[in-house]
Amino acid sequence: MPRAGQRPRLVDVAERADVSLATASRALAGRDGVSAEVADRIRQVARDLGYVANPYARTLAGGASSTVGLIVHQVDDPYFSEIAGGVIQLAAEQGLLVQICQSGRDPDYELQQLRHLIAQRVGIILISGSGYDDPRVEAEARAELTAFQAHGGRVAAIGRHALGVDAVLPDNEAGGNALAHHLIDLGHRRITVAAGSAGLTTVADRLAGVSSALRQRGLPPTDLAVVHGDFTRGGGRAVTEQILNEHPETTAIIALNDAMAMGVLSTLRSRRIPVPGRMSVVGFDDVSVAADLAPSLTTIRLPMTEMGRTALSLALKPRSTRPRRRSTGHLLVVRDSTGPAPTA
Amino acid sequence: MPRAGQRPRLVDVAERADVSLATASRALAGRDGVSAEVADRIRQVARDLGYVANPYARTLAGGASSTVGLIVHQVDDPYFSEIAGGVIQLAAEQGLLVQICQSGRDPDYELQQLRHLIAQRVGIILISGSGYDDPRVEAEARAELTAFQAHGGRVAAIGRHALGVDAVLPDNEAGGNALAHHLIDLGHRRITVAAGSAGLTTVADRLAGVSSALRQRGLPPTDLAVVHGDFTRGGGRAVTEQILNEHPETTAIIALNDAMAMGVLSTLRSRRIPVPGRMSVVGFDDVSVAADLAPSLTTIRLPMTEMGRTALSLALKPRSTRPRRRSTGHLLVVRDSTGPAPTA
DNA sequence: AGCGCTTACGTAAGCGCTTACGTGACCGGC
DNA sequence: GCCGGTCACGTAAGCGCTTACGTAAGCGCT
Repeated sequence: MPRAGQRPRLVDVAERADVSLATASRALAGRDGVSAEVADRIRQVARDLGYVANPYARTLAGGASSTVGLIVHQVDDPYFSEIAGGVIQLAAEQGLLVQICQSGRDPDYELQQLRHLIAQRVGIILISGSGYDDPRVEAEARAELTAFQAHGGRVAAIGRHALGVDAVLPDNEAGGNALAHHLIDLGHRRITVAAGSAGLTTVADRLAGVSSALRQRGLPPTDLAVVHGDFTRGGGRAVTEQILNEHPETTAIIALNDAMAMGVLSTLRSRRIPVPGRMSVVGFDDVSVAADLAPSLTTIRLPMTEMGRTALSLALKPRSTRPRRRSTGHLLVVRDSTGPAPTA
Repeated sequence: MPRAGQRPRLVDVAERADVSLATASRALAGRDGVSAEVADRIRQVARDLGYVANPYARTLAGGASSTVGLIVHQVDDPYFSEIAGGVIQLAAEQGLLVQICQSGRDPDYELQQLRHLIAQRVGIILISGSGYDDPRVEAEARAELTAFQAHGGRVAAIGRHALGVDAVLPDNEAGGNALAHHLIDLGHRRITVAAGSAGLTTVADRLAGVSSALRQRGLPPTDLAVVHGDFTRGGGRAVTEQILNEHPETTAIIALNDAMAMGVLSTLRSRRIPVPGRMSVVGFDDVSVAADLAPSLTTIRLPMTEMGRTALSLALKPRSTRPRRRSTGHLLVVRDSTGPAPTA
């Protein structure tokens, strides 16, 4: 008999269906060893009572935790929030709940968050955060994750490899390559890359793609300059100042993500430097505002929502042996921020 | 003795500190009834062992759940992601974890998410989602929340009242009022409001502020037109088409949130209508990209991160009797999207 | 000295679930 | 007709905590 004003428990269902606790549990879990007839009755009663299993009890008793932990740099960065959107979508479809953490781009803090999630016994962890510049931190994270997996935890990374876990990765190199080719086609010869922090595999890969494009076109490496900042709008602004000072011959800036590109555009606008008349700008990611900027941003489109979904589905499927990788498509989207190189 | 390869349990701590389970639990919970000396020893052992309480066991045994559920429309909408950022920040400081859900602007689905969170026994629920156009859905949500609170659940709403729970609210009416005054000052007389769906208290309040500004200035209500859409960029685009067709005399558009304003700007740009030369545009919220749009957007700044933090802190503090309200500041930020009304 | 009160701790009963194991009914095969 | 093997279900032992209650020691008081 359900206690007044309390949520029904499994015993309540069992009693009303006139079976034992064990049978009720089995029936609702869809395990076999219960006749179809009895199972139906139990499910019916559960529905009537509005029974929902207590996840804390369930997890304690050995069932798998039904929550997935997601670590991102910053939720209000569109790149991460679109990925998070995908994760949350699929999680909702699967009846999972998503615990979200921000690392604020601090590798140490990210490691701490990771430990916290593991300590909290979430079942699945998705990481879409920083590289760990510090090899010590990187190694610790790796060790933590290995142990976690050894105890049945599921992990996947988004947009980064090098952690020894399943990962979904855009083809960063091809994307960088496509951007560079686009600019070279437009006649640009002095290209400067506004890169994120050097520790990110993402940065290294996108950069490699850019460099190889120059090589493929037989251009001297001196045509390319690289300035490091961080992957934020503020970073983009700072880097732009630096570029204008140190590489005044630049006619095109490749920002390695859209956030930086926005910072670049904003600084160029306040300096009254025409885009793309005097300077072309490209980004990477195609966050949804990219099309609404002025000028609208030429960039590489990444299926971010899809990436989030894929990462979760990867973590959901039991992993066989070595880490798997899933790559995603990408697409050069040409908009108004790029144009022919100014004729000298 | 901790089992090999397993996380330490409370018994492990208790044994090593040579006390009983109960004492260890009390000491770590900071409850009294433990001598300072013993408590210190226990805390020391816990630290040495890297002990972290199992949250499932703790919650099951009657401790409060340490997770807060957050319902938003869409995580990749900057308004919501900035609020979420604030919630997550404070939650992290308090050692709480945040479960995030998207309702996708569907009241029925939002109600379902709400039920799901309650069934999952989260301790705290923060709602930053839709109004419930349908009175039935609204009533059900209200009932659900009342019952939840009766069992010790904590709830707060962000940006909406009418649910019978604590709420943090910007002064929407004053904000709408300020926007309208700004435009009237610039000489605009034919103003059209691009409103969100009529069911939102936010929409009603902001709209009321606009109307009252006209009244305060002695302008006829016919100077104001209102077109309803939804609070998205796409909604802003659609509404703009409608405005250009049905209210061609309009010289200024008040979008009731920034997302719509972005849609408005984008449509005006593709129609080659100069902003602010031929049409002034204002938004509401001041999401972080608002400053980077072209033209940069005149809007009302809301402390979204702060709103998220405040909502959580409100839910954290035990509620006395009737629902509390916390209002937040707001600020008219004048940028480049507004200018003098074109002279006829 | 005897009383009651407080303090500091231990004992043990759950919280609501999962699951290893036990048991009786029923089956076919010899 | 007896035996081993399924099948369908029940019994009960936890999972790792919190907490009501019990208890022994120590205190001040009359």
